[in-house]
Amino acid sequence: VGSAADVPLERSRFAALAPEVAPRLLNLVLVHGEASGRIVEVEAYNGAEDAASHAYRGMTARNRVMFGPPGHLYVYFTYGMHCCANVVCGPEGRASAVLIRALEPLTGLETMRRRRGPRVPDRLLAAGPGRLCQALGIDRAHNGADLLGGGALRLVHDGAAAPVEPVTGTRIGLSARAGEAGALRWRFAVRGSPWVSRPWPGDV
DNA sequence: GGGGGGATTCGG
DNA sequence: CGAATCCCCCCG
Repeated sequence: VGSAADVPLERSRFAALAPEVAPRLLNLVLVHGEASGRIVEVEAYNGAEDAASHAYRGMTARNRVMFGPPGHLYVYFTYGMHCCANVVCGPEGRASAVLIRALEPLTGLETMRRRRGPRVPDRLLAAGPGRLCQALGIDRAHNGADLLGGGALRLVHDGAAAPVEPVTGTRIGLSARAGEAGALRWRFAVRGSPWVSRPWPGDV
């Protein structure tokens, strides 16, 4: 094993469903080439059980990666300009996934600044699901990539444990169509992290 | 083939 | 607060 932030992860770590896996992804490190960041905020999307999930109404051309084996990346394009990245989890066929919502930049900050723009403050380099994809250079070409295969795009462990008591909240950006799923507290973050996508309501 | 809507972001 | 700007997906 090389550098500290280069320890591979077991695929079984992602075998459970998203609401259980999501908080355990906090403090892991997402790497793409020279750029990397620590995961500080995530949301769980639970497939057929979850009206807010892209997979709620079954498999489509867009969401098929979510139905595949865990440990792969589901990338989707939205609002005509942004990509968002999810870690597929759960058993094959269950379409459970965890949206990565914010990273604390760790390495390759110059690269991130070049991609994000010269006037973007560091705090906003990767604070948001679209921003972090832009900062790390993740796009639709990475849909389906295996994060545990030792490639340039990978998820690794650097010794930092997941927080024992993450802060929780309701998921961001859901429309009224999500119904009661909007009340689920399936947003998780590292308590007190200044790198989250938006301030925490009440810091609960 | 048409149209409504989007797990967002930035600027005015 | 609204525009940007595609693409996806369901329906006819």
